[in-house]
Amino acid sequence: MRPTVHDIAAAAGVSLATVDRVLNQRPGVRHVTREKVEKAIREIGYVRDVAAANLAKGRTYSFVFILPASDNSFMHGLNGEVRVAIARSSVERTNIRTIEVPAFDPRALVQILDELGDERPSGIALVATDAPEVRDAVDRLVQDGIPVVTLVSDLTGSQRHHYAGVDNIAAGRTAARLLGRFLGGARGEIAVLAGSMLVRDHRERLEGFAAVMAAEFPSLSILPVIEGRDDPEVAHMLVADALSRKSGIIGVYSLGAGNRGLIRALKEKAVDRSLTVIAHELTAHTRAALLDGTIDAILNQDAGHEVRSAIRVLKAKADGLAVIEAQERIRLDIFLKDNLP
Amino acid sequence: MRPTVHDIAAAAGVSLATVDRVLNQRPGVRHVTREKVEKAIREIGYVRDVAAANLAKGRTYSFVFILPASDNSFMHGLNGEVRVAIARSSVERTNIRTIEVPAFDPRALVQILDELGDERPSGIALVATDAPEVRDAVDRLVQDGIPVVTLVSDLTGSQRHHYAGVDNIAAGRTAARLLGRFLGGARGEIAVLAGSMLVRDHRERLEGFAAVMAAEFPSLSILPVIEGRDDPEVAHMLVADALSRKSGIIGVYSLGAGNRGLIRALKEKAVDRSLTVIAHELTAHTRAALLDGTIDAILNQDAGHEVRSAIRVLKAKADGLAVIEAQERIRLDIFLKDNLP
DNA sequence: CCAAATTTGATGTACGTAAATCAAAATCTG
DNA sequence: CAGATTTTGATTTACGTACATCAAATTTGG
Repeated sequence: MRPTVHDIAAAAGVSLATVDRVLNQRPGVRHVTREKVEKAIREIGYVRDVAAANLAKGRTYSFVFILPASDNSFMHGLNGEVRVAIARSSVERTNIRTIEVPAFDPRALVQILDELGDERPSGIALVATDAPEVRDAVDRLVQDGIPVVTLVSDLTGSQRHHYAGVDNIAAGRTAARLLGRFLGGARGEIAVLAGSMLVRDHRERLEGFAAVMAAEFPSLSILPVIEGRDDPEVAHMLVADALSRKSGIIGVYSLGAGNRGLIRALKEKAVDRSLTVIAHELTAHTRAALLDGTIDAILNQDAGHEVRSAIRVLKAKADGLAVIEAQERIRLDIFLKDNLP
Repeated sequence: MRPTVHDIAAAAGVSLATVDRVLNQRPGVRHVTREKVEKAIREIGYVRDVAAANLAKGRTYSFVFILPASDNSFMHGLNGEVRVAIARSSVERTNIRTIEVPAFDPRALVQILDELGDERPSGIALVATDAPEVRDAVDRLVQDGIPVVTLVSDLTGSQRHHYAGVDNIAAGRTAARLLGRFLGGARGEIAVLAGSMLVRDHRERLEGFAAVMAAEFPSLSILPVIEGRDDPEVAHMLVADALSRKSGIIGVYSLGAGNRGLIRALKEKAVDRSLTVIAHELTAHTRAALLDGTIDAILNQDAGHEVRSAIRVLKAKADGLAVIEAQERIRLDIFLKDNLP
């Protein structure tokens, strides 16, 4: 049987009330007594029954998800997953709400974060814009004792408790190796389509991609990055243009969102050429393109996993519990046409 | 605020005792009254507070994991993950125990299952040996109302509630495409190393592999399957022999466990040749081989995820709750040297 | 050493559900 | 319609923890 507060009291030779004072850091306990109780807790291996505690407290966790107001497929999906979590939230004693902030706008983000500092929710998850003032705002929250996790995009050097997202450098490296191996030693040029180099995940993916390309596939040269702003129209125009001008292109790496334009350009311009294409984010469009052979591989992060992981971690932090690291690691999914979910 | 049993009572105009009788399917409630209560439950959207219920019941889930007594790295890892879960089990109100059965021995497995039928644990997870008598034994348990999930290896046509493992046909197909693309149109022979064709996962992987190879990479021919019995020594001997005899081998697919022998053979015999190698299961050995270039890609199923998923599903089934399908899908991990965890 | 302050104990209620008991009411049987 | 039977209500205790209150014991300061 699992030890209870009564067992602590008996073991430490004190009353239940004193145990309670120690457990919940209430005042009015002499130092020696406190230590006696803490020793007993350690010795009998007591672990608070979180379910019973939450029941007694009538606690509901209030979590806030701060998401950028960009309307690409991935962010839509992420938004949807948060809504799914909200639908389930009454059952899980959580109260989740979302706040939309303009994308790539550090000041707006900082303002929201500062406001939340007063409100003191049980936890905050945010898609971080990587800027020093955002880092400072997050650090203030953490210092205030509010659990904070970054979602999808991390925050350099901040004290956030956890990052629920993939390793984007590794993602870029993986894309490079897949592309390089698929091209099997051929010589040619690689077009890279990004959303914006101002976004940290995109920068990191490119960094990893370029590193492996340079080191291991010297016969392939990377063309200057095309910034499509995650906008299908812009991407379509720029990619179509590049394909017309450069006949040496034999591969494409699309590391951002807004692949709809890319796919359209590929279908128009590359029917005659055999391009090898690696793209990020599994959506209805990229899935179809993978199946019909326009895209050769898709790298993906599972938004549902990221959201659920963020919630689990926030809960654990709010309860002062440890997280299972291996469980919370967000994996990079590699999809070929054969292993689509 | 979330509705409680009191709210049901008020809404249905009955007493708490009657609500309890309906909720916990106790006898002594007239049909019309029962329906009245059930209607109220639906209308106010009541969901039982599982935490409070378990607290009141003093319930601990007793789960049994039936694992084969084979000593390859993967099964070791699986065993370890179950032990990790056991270590955490007191905190989660679960009582998990493992039973080892001889591998590939349907009768032994059936005997254990029948014994468990009398004992009536809260749930059973088993690495299934795919045989009709095992299926029948599982179906008996399911009919008896005991939650059953298959782990790693599924059971054809059975009524098990869930399968916590990867889609092995898709895994084989993925391996074929990776190998085919990595070889980039070259012509040659592919050696396939399996554990035993008596194991369902191995058969399925081969099936998927052969299908894609035949359909999409006709320049590659698959040699007769080498059965290494998941034993490093046997595998080493057989692979070394094959490599000596067949000079046309340009690729290897190792779909079973026991890769230690394979790797040794590759290092001895293939220093001069450039083989493309795809293997299953990430272990210390395969990881090292991937990093030093002996292996080109590793397909993996995360044993920790499988075990945790099995437990979550068993719990949900024991409580009569729905599972989050997307969360419980076990993904096929593809590791290149760049995205190792 | 006494009064004041601090520490500790004893006790009760609450959270939402399960489970049991006993009495009261409704329904059925002959 | 009486009596047996079934159904329903009312009430209590319990699970493990949180939190509050009041009294008792202990320590501290002057």
